[in-house]
Amino acid sequence: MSKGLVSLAFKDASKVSPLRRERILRAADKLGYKPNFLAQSLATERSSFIGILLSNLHNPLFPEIADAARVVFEQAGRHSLLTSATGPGSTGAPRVDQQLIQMFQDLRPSGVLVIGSLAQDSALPLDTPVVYASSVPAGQAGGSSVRVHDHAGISLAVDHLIAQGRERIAFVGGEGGAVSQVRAQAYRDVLTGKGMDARVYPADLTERSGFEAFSKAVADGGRPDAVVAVNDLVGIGVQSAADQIGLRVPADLAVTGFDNTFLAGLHRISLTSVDPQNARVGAEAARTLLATMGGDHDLREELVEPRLVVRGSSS
Amino acid sequence: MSKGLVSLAFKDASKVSPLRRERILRAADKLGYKPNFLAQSLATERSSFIGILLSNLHNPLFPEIADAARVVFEQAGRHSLLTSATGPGSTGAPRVDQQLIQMFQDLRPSGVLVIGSLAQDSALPLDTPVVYASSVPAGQAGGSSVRVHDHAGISLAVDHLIAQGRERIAFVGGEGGAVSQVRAQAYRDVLTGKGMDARVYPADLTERSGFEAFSKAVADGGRPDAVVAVNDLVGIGVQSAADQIGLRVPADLAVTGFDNTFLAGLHRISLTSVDPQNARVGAEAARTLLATMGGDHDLREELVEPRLVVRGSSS
DNA sequence: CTGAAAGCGCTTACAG
DNA sequence: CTGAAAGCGCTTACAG
Repeated sequence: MSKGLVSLAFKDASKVSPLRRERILRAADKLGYKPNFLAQSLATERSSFIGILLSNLHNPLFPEIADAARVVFEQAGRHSLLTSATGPGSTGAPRVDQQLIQMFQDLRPSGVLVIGSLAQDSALPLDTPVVYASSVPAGQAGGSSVRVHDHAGISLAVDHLIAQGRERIAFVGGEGGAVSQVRAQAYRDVLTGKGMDARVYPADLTERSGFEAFSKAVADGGRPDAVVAVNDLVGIGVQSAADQIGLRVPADLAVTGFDNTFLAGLHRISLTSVDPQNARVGAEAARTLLATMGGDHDLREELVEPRLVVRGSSS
Repeated sequence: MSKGLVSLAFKDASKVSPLRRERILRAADKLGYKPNFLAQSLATERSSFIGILLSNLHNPLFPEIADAARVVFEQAGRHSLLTSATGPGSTGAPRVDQQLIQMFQDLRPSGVLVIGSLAQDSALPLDTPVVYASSVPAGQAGGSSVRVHDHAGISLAVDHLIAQGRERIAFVGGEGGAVSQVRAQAYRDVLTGKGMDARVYPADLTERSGFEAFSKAVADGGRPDAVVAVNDLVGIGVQSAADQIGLRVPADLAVTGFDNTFLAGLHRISLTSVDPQNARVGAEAARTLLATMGGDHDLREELVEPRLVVRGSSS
């Protein structure tokens, strides 16, 4: 049979008689033939897979989102290739591996889902549909985004702490990426709106940073009775620092995290956390990307309503 | 300038005069030209990057190994592309996404580093050098492996527990992969060797499984005074179950984990853990892969000596 | 050094 | 349906 026919049998069933198609596929199976992905991409200018770019591998939040997204892609009959955008040695604020991005681009995915904040300077392929999940798209980058409503999440945490009778509610975070900044600002807005004093102790998104920031805060005379942490890891760091200083959680200090990763649910940690509904963010981002790939070029910004999961660290 | 020359300028500096090479590279930079990765792979039958296949994204152990390996690759001037071998929906025992493996194969990496245990049935490219890190290579697969000396690690844990005066040392684990089985067997050998009773409570590699296995063990009348857990996640699950039952850790129950992930070091967790020296495993595996790619076809099995990191869960 | 040529493994018209 | 042809963006000899 002709080379062309075989190719058609694999791609476009409608152009090949069912009989032939059946025979071709069976023969291919027997011979172990599969169309070469590389050659296919090169010939079509655009390959059929969807690229998933994780901000980094060290935050348990991202795989949760990725898994939800991949399920949607799979249901739509799309394969996805996931990789981490950050190279080795980079902890904390993700530094993008440009070589890897280039390679990823050359693979010509039909769409790219970015999960988590990348560094500002990272050049993403402009000719490919991009959707940002759980991250704020950088200025020039034209892509829709799906993420939790950070302001609403911070509000939930603060309202909860106030309901618990807390009066000196500090924030730990603000560095290490756009999301961190947004949450710090939301905290300031919420507290100012209530006529309360806002107090931000700078930290990035790591446990260590949370530990150090809170230790230093107390050493410098800070006496918060509650901390809203920028994420779970930082919240855990704050908890640990409190333990070490001798502050009882939650009696002396209430702590809330953000992301509701599995860490927050560990019995020993039991960290109250804002649940960004990762599964929903991932699935919604995937659907948005599929729509964009389908020709819908409206730039959307979907903010998923968070929920608060109350645990032992705050009540 | 000729197409051929440009190609040479990028690949093989020695065949192009320094002057021309310099000019070509500068011009390429100005025009934003980069050799297309896809076309390059297709033309050379073998592309220059190294593939890294993570067993899954839900175990913090693997990124630690991967980071160490990537540093070595980078120092050797090799790019690496990392991805997860498991598709969505698969938790616990990893189920390999064969489509993805196929795609990965088509990319024709010059070598593949597998990190963590893949399911037995996963077909890896046989014509590519493969090294297994932190996993036991499947029967037919011809590849070197670098992993922790599990028997030595279990010994360290058991000896430590005995030194603490423990007498009824149980093991939680044994399911969910080859490594788990190996550790369970090592436990049996060590205890039998000392004339002690071995008692294995089956669990896979997740926290939930550890929690359930230990809860059930106690409900069924088990009264261990120490648990050697197959990994940190399971150890944390056992700790949580003990907390919930009302057993004090470490007074009533000592617990050890395995892998020494960052989880074990969290202040609130403080889990004694066998440190497999992930950075060393990753770096050594990377070096072994580079050697294999360089033509050294001896099948090696390197077992890295573990260390025990003692924390609050056992003393 | 140049220029033309063949090939990597496909896809995509196109004449028969 | 077949067969031949061109092209995707490179690499790799090879004659000049």
